[in-house]
Amino acid sequence: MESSSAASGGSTRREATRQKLYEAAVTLIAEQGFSATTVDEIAERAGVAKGTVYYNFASKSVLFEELLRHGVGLLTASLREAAERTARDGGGKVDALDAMIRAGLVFIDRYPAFTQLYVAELWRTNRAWQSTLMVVRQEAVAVVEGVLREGVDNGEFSDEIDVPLTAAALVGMVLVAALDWKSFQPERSLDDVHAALSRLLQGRVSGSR
Amino acid sequence: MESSSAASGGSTRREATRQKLYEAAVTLIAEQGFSATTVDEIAERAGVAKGTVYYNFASKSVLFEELLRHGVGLLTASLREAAERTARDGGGKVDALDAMIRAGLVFIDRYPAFTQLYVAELWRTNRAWQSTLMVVRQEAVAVVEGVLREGVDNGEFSDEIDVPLTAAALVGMVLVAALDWKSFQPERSLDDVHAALSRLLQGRVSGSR
DNA sequence: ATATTTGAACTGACTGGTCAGTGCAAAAAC
DNA sequence: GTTTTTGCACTGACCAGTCAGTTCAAATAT
Repeated sequence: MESSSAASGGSTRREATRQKLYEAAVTLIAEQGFSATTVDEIAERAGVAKGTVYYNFASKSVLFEELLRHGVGLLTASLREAAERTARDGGGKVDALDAMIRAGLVFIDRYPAFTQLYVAELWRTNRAWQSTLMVVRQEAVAVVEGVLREGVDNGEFSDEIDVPLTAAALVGMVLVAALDWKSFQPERSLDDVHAALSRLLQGRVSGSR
Repeated sequence: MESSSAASGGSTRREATRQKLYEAAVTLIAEQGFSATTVDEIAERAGVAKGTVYYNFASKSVLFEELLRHGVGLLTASLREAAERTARDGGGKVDALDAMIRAGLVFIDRYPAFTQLYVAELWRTNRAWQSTLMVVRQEAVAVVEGVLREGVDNGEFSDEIDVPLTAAALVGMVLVAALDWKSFQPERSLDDVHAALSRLLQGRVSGSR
């Protein structure tokens, strides 16, 4: 009966095949897009029969939607954890932002395919899972907005900043820089990329030397 | 006899239908993605028979590739123009960057569908038009890189900045902020969005008041 | 002027193939 | 003995690309 035996989502056999299907689907869809990816391909890459896909998920779209929720859950948890860790260590909001940039980079480093797929689908309209995406997007951006707002409240950030827009711009900065890193100069280190973005964030761009 | 009467590429009938097909394809593909968009749909929206699509373009993919080239051509021209204008007016490289941000926003404001589609396809791998995308991406980013490099050379920017990465991050910042603006708070003015991004660029985020 | 020809541009029915989703009996796992 | 997975044949919808035929404006002939 749906088990969920101990804590959350771990150890049933069913959960294991679902995981395999997520992993197969995420890379294929990132490479080719949702419509160009066939259920047969997903099943094959997961090493599973086609029937199993439909035993575990109601449809191709549902598989994809649950995949999205799954991935964004991981991301937001990681961002939140980074922000809280700096707070515990007595860092300011700038440090929190910086830690979140790093957490974002680490996430993209580990799950590049998911990130790719997320970006590709985020601004589409007229799609079945549009509402899922909206929810899931807001979850992630809200974490950044929260830190910005707290920073404005305690005087660390200018009260003239536009919180939602700045949050979106920051997310975009990290997202695009990281995807470029992975796609076009994958030999660079994470620290390197992080340093460049930190500099940009802290306005240490103008001024020579 | 082949006409092309006066100068180049403007007023033939063929050019007009191609334009109609571009316009139809760009919105449909932005909404649904390339694979989910059918040639019949494109033809119908353009008010043209399906055969006409194939009379004008070798295939669905070729139509898409030419559409990409067409759009990115407009964007780079606009960015270059903005940079040159500030140079003529005696502005520094920071002004050039700021003008390019505005030019980017104006472009996205005018062609949101194209931008959407460009972002969605840019980081895909294993696709037929992969090489076209690489070329076309480099064209756009190169304009920003050029300004950054000139700024480093003449001492306006720190020589510690990482030119390609910073360029990518800036492009990402504008892209994502603008798409968010169009998708989630379309009532805001361009000036408003521009001001927020300017502030972020110039590091006027930290420090209250 | 008027008739005729030419050919680029366009049309839309048709074809061959692909793919999401189904159904089910037998095997394996737990 | 119940849940999950397998393997595979099948269906019906959908879709990229083709092609024989039509349209019409401009060129040429009369």
